[in-house]
Amino acid sequence: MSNYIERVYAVTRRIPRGRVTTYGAIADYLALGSARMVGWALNHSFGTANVPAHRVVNRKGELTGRLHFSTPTLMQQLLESEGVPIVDNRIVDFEQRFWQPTDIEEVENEQ
DNA sequence: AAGGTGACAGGGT
DNA sequence: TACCCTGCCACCT
Repeated sequence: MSNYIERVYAVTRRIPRGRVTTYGAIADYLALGSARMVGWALNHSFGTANVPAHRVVNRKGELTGRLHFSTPTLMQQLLESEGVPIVDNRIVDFEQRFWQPTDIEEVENEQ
């Protein structure tokens, strides 16, 4: 497994429950690759590691990765179970839910 | 080996 | 607001 993929996973695992970030924000934080590569890396996360990939959306707050989950609605269900409301595949109040990798949380969140 | 394909993003219209 | 175009870069034909 490439080091790049591991680093994407590491950042994704730090996203707190109930918060989300974007492909571009992760790419910027790592200062490596592009947003497309982050999506590519997360695509390989399925069944590979304990990565809350459902907390990563595109810059508009849309659940563009939903079709890569085991069911088309799983990504939305996981987010809603964390208290993140979604309408039309889009996160409500996305700006408020947005989390930047540079915002270091005191409490580490598993999964 | 060259071209197509993405879980994308930013700027222009 | 929403669509379109371009840059992006590793992988797969």
